[in-house]
Amino acid sequence: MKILVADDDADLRELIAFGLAQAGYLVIKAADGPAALERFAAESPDLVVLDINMPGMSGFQVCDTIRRDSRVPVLMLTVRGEEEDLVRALDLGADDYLTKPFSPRTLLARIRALLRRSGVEAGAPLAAGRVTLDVTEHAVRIGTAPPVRLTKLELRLLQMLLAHAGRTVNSDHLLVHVWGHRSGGDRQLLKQLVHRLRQKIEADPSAPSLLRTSAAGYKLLVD
Amino acid sequence: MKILVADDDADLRELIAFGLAQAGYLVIKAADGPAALERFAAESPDLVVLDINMPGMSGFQVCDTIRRDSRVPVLMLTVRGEEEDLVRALDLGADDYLTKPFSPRTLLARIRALLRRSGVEAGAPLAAGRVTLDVTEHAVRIGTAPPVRLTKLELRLLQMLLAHAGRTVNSDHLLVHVWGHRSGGDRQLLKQLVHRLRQKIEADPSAPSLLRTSAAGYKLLVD
DNA sequence: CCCGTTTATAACCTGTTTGTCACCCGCCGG
DNA sequence: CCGGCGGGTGACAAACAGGTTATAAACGGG
Repeated sequence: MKILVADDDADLRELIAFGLAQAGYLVIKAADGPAALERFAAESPDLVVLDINMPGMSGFQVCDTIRRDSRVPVLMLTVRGEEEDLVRALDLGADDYLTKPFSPRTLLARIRALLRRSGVEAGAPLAAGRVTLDVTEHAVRIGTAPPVRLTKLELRLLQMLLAHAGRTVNSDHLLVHVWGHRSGGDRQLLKQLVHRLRQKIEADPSAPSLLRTSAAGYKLLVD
Repeated sequence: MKILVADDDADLRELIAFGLAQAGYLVIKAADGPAALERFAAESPDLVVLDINMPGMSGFQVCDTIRRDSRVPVLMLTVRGEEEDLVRALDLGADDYLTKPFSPRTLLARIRALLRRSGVEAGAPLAAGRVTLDVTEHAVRIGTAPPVRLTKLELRLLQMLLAHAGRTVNSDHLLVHVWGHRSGGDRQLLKQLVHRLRQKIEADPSAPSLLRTSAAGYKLLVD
């Protein structure tokens, strides 16, 4: 389950992202409106959390633009007391709102409710085949082997592969998901990251049995 | 997946075509209404992008004519503010519309949504006769034989032939689709590529039964 | 501020893919 | 009969992509 969080306040953004990741969601972050739209197009998240106050392009505009393409649930973040903001947000097709400050617990509850309402809810798949990913611990377990700690980037890579277990994930998609920016040339980073991840999860890293190179990308074998 | 783009503005047409080609679609272009209908009949695209403002024969007429024969998804391009245009377009059976100016990204998102809605969505392997192409895996399967891996260029060549299965595809079209640039002279590349592809998919490469040479180009036999 | 960890950059090696060349053959017109 | 043309074939080199190792830069917790 992928959730896009767009907020220009880095602290708040990270707080939200952390909370959602804890809860087992795959989180995509954006610091401003254009970035949000870009990540939205690239990732097709299942839900969007959108701050109204963003420099440059407001949450309203982002919401409006998203609504032209998609019926994805949108949850807006507002400051208390801006009544007309709420009205406008809901007019533009937002599905719910939350006034700051709010507790992570509340946010989570609202998100669950939204996902349930939109019928997308389905226990976050943290496992496929012999691979079990514990997002809160940044750890992965292969079969019954003891858990291995993963770094942030390794986790994101594995999360993406796990979300598409059994299918090939295009290198460009992986690049965008793990690093966000970087359009073209940076295959080298992915190469390294895959290498490091293989060292951690493969029984024999030189003959990968789980994380396979395939066509134009990589895939996680599940059978 | 074939998409017909009809727009009299050459710049916009090429921009759209480029974006779609990048996204892996096979693009057919038309500069006016009659050409659009002609290409539509000849190519049976999976989706049509239609500009309303075209000299001679308007997008409305084209849409109307197409709708007599086909339920293919149609996306209309309008200029902002022409409210009644929209109504008319949707009346005539267009499935979605987009007001200019729009970003290539938005167009792509809409097209994906339309294809998904119409149940044609990619991911479904491209197939004709005994040939089944799995684009994400870069693999082709002939009848029940085990899948064969294809290189990037082989894949593009086969994609083009498969999209026009049974009909001859002009060498120049193949050159443009596979390599993009390159003026006429480079037949040698195509010759080689065909040769390599035959080694992979023909039972007897020296007596091709699938990928046949035919006047001015190549074709894929399906029956 | 320091130290260990994580991430980025670079270089090298390998096998694969692609571009190029030379040459073959069958066909056709002179 | 001959020579040119177009497609098919095999060989080879350049370019490329992925794997590996080493090292530098950035980060983050104490």
